[in-house]
Amino acid sequence: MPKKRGYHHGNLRQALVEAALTLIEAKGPTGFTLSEAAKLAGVTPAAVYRHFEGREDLIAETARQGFESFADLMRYAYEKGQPSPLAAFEATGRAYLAFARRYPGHYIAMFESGISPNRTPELAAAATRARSVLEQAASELSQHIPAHKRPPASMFAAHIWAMSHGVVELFARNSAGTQSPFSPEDLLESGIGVYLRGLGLIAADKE
Amino acid sequence: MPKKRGYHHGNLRQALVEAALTLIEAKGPTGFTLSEAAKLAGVTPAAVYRHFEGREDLIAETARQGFESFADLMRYAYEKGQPSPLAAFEATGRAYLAFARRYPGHYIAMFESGISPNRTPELAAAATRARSVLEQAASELSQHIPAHKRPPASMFAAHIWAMSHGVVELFARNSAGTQSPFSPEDLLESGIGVYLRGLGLIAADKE
DNA sequence: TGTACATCAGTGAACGCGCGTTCACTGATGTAC
DNA sequence: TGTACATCAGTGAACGCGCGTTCACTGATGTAC
Repeated sequence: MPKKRGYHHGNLRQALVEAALTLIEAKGPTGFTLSEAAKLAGVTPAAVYRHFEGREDLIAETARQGFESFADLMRYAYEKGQPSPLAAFEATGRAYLAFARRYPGHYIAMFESGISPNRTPELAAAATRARSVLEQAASELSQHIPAHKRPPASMFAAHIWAMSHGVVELFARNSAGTQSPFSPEDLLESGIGVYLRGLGLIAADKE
Repeated sequence: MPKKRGYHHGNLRQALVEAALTLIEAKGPTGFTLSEAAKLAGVTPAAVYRHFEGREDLIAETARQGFESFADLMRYAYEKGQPSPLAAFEATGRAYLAFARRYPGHYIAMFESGISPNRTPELAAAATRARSVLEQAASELSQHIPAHKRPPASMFAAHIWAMSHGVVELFARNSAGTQSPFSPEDLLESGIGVYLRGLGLIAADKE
């Protein structure tokens, strides 16, 4: 049941976040303006200041919510892949790309809007939580690597994060113009596959 | 010997590109304005229109020059690594990161400014040339992979490009706030190492 | 149930600003004779 | 070498615009009595 809409909006704060997402998706982080977000939410620009300190603060909140969903999604995938550390890890990687695809506005706010994850404690905490899911998955999986050739789990996680992010930025945005004969999903899946083989976590003669 | 500076600038076109680079490095792609670039070059904003169609066109030219240097640098590294395909490939990967580090303004204009590589034919050609260096290095190296487990060279190149780009974006910009105990160079070098091992191009029991 | 009142989420007008872009112009440069 | 002239890279004033932000205000909501 929708809130009554009159002089008072009802849930303007969240409506502004959603307007921001719509605009960021449509026009990129540069194209987003506070005034336009207010208009899209059916409200005067000045009303925004009842809920946010300003433009940057609104973007930061959008990014924060993004990191929360991101962490949730990856954790869910991770748990679904249990008890196999390998399956859990691979599911987490796929969740990365799935998130970027399904919530492009959030992804842009998080990684391309230019706001630092350290801008507010809440934002930093959400970002850390998301990263820790991937690191945990990497850490558990790395227990299966012979100790003498095992890289630090955080390095392992950083490699996967980097490849995932690179695939998203270069191949999952048609705007980038960098098209490829392969889908981002295939690229990431195969890239991670080769990488895990390099760590001895998948049999080299598989297939 | 410097050109005389008077009513006529001498080489305003290039001076504007360099001003753009300075501003982009300092303030990000968003912070760049045509007016400020003109001021930095010691000229009225209107003068810019003698050399460029407008703001976007100036950024596009900056990106184009970036792709040219990028291609040159990677090709030089590639040739220096010859005749070993492995050495050539690894040198090319290192050149990627070296470029991003040494020419951050160019890198940002190329990948983060939001202008499409297909904006002008010249820009597209420069971008393609840069990519083809990496693809050539990947292609030659992939000849050494047993045919039945050899991925397409362009996929191989895409993986490396993605990881390199991801490392740059996530770990080589202190602004991103995503710090890591490892240097970007170490991250990329080790990540590519694991990946090549996964392809059977480096002995698995090395070290 | 009805009234008085505090709260506070919204309005709407105004601001100063810097932006990208245009235009008629001016003055330096280079060339023809 | 000197003069007339075409070229064209710059000026500087002006424009309309939308931005983020501020402020005193207003009117809807919820609570106390």
